Amino acid sequence: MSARGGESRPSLETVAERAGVSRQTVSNVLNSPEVVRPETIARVRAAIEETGYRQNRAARTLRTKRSHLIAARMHAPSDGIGGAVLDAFLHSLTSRAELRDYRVLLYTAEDDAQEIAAYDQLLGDYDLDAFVLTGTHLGDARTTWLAEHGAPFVSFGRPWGAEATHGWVDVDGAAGVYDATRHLIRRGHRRIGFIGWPEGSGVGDDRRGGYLRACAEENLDISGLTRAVVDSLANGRAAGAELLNLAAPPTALVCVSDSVALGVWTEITARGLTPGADLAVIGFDDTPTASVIGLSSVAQPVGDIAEASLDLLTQTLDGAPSGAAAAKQLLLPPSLVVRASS
Amino acid sequence: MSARGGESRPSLETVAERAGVSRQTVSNVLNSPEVVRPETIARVRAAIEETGYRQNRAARTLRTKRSHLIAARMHAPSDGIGGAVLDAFLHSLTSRAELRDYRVLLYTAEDDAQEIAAYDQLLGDYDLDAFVLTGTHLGDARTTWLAEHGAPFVSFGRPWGAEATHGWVDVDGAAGVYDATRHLIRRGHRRIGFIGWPEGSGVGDDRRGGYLRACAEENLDISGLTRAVVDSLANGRAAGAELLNLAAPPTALVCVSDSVALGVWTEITARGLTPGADLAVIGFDDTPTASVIGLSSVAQPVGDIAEASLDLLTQTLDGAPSGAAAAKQLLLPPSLVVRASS
DNA sequence: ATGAAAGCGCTAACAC
DNA sequence: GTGTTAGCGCTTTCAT
Repeated sequence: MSARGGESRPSLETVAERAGVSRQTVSNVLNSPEVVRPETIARVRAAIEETGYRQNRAARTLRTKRSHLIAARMHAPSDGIGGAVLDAFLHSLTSRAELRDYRVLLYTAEDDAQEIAAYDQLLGDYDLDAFVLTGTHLGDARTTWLAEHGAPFVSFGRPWGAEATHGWVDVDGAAGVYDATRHLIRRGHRRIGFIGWPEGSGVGDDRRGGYLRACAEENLDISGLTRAVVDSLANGRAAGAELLNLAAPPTALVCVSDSVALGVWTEITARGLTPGADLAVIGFDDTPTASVIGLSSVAQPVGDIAEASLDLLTQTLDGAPSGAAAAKQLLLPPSLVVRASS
Repeated sequence: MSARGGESRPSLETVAERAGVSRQTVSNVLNSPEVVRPETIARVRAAIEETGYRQNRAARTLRTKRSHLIAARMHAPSDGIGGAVLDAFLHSLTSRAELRDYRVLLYTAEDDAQEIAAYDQLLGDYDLDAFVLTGTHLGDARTTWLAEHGAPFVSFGRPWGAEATHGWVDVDGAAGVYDATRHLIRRGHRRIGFIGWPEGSGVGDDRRGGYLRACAEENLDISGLTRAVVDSLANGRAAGAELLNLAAPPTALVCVSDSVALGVWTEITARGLTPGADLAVIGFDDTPTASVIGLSSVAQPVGDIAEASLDLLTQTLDGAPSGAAAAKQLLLPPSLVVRASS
């Protein structure tokens, strides 16, 4: 009959009465069981079960100043294929946070300034426990703001160029591309090209570094075999066409992203050639599209990134009170997923 | 110096003192300004500004039993391209909810049973205000559960086959495919094929209906020109190949999804043909990939869907106390995005 | 190891 | 129109 649910929800009081203890003992069983006699614990647990008692989050938050809420940004669907990794990361973060009794609250922002405004509101209104940043870049105003305001946070992505004063988790892009290149070398390729992003982006330069190192180790001649384009399928296709048109074209191509690799793929098939057989191609990010069409790609371990981010966060939240205190950094290895294209 | 922020946060009390009114009057200014004298309002507003006062959500929730939180499911990254629409919807939902002073809380689930368990927890622990369901299907246990528990909710998607007892918003897939087909007819095509999903899925049958209607109106002969496949790029490609191999192949193809359309696209380019010039193709969902490669596609108005969902929700939340009372249904028209492929 | 008292910050109900 | 009283459900002292 009542608007919500039917029976009214039991409170701590109800459970306490039923178990024949004080309200406080019930709270202790929930929050510091080690301080209660095992026998009492059992009795209280039974009473909780029988009454169907649920803790009220709002009351708890009001008292403890901890909301058990983590904020993450929902990115606008990007033009390219790129958003897929962030979506996968967000999914992992959500499901793993649930296991630790944390929840993910979403916010949106179109630029850093808006994002900082969102932090301010979230922190002020909702007592948010922590923030997870994505897409860090050089001179990131967000990290500075959060640090100044003493808000705990981690970033998925290194603070490129800046000193690492906060906790972050990132993927070793160089290692991923290095592995991809070595894989091609092992398959007998000697003329291996690379299509990257224009210099200046931390992520892009990092990945290119892995390619250069692998080639240098084997003394491969890569002159004329590298290109740099702004990330997009069209640009990738154009760069791929250029390389294919060379007098001595490469036999294999490592790409900085799946967008670029898919562009190359498009060009190859448009010429009636077969990726893998006629020209090996490897992308980066292991997007759904890559898996569907059989494009080899370097996969970021999103699950591990999410887990590590939460480790850092809870470590800060439950440990040292000051956010900067427990700053730690973590570089995770990606893994090459070999498919028909290589 | 302090762990969090620096100065301690002002409470209602502080503002009240500063404005020379009671605590309650400040609350009234915030929640029912129409009941306070304009002059007082101004004074209180000024005091709020000066003190930098922020409402505490937890206290408010504790008192009002309203969290201003809406739950939405974060979907696992799908194998195909399909997740893109839901991601875009979630983004719209988040940004538009913010404007109404609501926030989106994420949860994950792998099936309906898990999702119901999540509802139970969310409702019990967090006083969630409402739920937004996606991907409704025949005999959906989730809507039943929510209705039984008196939890307000809307679904993006019709309750296929069942009676509409709850609020929902959906896209008129039939109209979208009808438009796409008419567009092709207007361009002079007479042999228009369709690749859909196997019969039995509400969404798929709905879309096919639009194609059939458009063709019937023009008395087009479509015998042998339709296929039904489980959604995937590979299946789409295979079906496309079959149709292209016909003695009298179609000159245009409408596809039930972008996944299928991209499969057809792959087959066309692999044959050295050009989508649009040699065979017109239209997909459904207007995914990022479609926009990048120039595939015409039927776009779902995710922003409008999000807006309408929130309308229905807030109407229920602020209006009738019983969830079922204000049930309303809304069918929104999609729009055809014409690109090079048609 | 357990209980009693106090109060987190806010708003609903009523009195003025 | 504004102030007073009470209490949402919980956890943190502190006493026992």
